[in-house]
Amino acid sequence: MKDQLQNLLIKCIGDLIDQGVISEMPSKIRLDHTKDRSHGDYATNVALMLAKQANVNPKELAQTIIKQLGVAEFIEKTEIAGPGFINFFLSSESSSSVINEIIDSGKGYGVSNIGAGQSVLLEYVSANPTGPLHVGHGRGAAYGATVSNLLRTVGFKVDNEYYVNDAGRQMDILTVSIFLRYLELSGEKVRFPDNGYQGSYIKDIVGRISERYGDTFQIESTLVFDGICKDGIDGGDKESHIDELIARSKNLLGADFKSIFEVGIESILNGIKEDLADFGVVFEKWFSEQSLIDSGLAESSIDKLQKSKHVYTKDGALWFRTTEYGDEKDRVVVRDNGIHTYFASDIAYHLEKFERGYDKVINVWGADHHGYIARVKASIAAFNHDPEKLEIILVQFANLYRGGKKVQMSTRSGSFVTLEDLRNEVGNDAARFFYILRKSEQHMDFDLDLAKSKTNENPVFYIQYAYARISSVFRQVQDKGINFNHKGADLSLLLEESEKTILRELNRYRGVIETSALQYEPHQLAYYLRDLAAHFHSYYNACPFILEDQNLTQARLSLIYATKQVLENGLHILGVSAPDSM
RNA sequence: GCGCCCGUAGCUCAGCUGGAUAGAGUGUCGGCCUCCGAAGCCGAAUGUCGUGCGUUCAAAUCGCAUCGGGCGCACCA
Repeated sequence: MKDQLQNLLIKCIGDLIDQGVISEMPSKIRLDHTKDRSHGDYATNVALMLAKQANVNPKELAQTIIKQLGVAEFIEKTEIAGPGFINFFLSSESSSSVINEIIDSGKGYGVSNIGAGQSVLLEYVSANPTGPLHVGHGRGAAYGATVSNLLRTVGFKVDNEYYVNDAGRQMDILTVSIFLRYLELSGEKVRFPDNGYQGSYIKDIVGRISERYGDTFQIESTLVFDGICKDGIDGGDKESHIDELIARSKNLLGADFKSIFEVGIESILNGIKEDLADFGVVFEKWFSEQSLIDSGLAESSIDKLQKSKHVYTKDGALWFRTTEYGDEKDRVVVRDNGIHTYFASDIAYHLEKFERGYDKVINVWGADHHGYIARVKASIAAFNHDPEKLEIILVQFANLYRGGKKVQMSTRSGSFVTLEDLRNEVGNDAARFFYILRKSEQHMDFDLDLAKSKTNENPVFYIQYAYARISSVFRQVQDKGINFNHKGADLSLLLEESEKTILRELNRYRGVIETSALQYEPHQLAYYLRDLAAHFHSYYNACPFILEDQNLTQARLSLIYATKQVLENGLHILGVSAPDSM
């Protein structure tokens, strides 16, 4: 409907240009759903925009435009309002026709082909596999999964990808942490390093190792600790301490070091996968950082940079001239000790991503990574790819509050609330919904006490309740033996204010899906559903649906059936269930 | 010091590709179940849209400045 009106408007302005009333097409014609129903269904500001170049006052121009527009069967009337807006009132027939469209399309209502099958690589979460996901990761997971659903709904082909940082020093630290706990649990005296991973999940991993390998790795702990420099708390340097422990452990364990590591990473990764799957977040691809090194891609991409003279040596390290592409300083790719930096892997990873030939590459990152954008884009540009094609969405942190106090989270110290805990406390639906309710740039305060103790206040229940209520009405319909069929319904009987309001909302749905998807803003959909539910609840209290008057009954049932369908489709995109009863 | 994000009702936040009287939830106060689910509805009160200047017919929305909060500025990942 909006498209028709928009086309009509564009044609009209074209005509006026031909007539010399105005000189050029405005860059953007705005035709919006009105906020206030007294302003009609749609409003445009073209007259205001063009008044200057036409050199007449806006209201006069609006008059001219309306005259030129002529009559269309779907418009009941037009009005000039305020400083020169043109308001369009749709005929009741055209606005209620959405009911049949919705019911006939069912679960497919809202699906479109705006994306035209373009392929999208969407990377998100990508939390380091050093422990279970915590509530901070949950936000990225819920956000990414919902954006993915939205993009698919509007016709993009989306691959969800998780980048697994399974290489580098942190993996060594993880392995040593497991090893030391293993020794400890087999009775050895261990002074656990400050910098080790202290979470209880490490002990679970030790359990698996014992199952698989028994006590084959057991050695006297003095062999591990003798001669190692002091830890941080003991007045030494915690970084050197753990590095020496890593070197010693590798030495003592030989190939067994890798065995321990493999059990650890597998266990953690499986945990993460299950956790996400339970949360309704499914990744098609798990991309391993180690695979970049094993395949030689990390090495070869640096070679390429060397050939194209984008790198140079300084202070024994290899530097990438990212400043050539607008970064504030050059970045080290290979350290003076010959070890690749994390950035080196990322260069290879993004090169690899681009070479897979996606139309769009999107990264969802935590806000703490924003300083990283320039260098990654630089690396893309250095390989002669278009850095603009990489879209980076920064998701701000979720701060946790408990008892009115901010909860400090650290994987290392083990002092965090896991995503699993949260899901168990508040349920998947509430968690999914709550996470995307704030736009990604907004810092989020996640009040655990509120989420746990007052779950009924969560807006997700309000929406689900609307859905359940409608389901309940249709159970009644069935019990009473009423034969509901929207096809025969006389929708012109829907004359109540609350009915017109719901019709307006239903007409908005497709537009909401479109903007939510294209702007990567799931919260817009969440707010829409909240509004739709509110209008339904209001209607529910104002009007009975099952009445003596069969025609009115059919019309009203059609309206709420369509509402139910839109609620269902919208909730589905958000990854939230739509229960028939609660 | 530099960069990014945020500053809107008591609290948590929408609105921000400029548009018509600034909106929700929650909290406070007062009503509504012999009637399709009261996890609901109806009504009331509440605002220097951080501040200042500018652009514009029109600014919460755009620009500049400034104040406040968060985060980032590694040969860590």
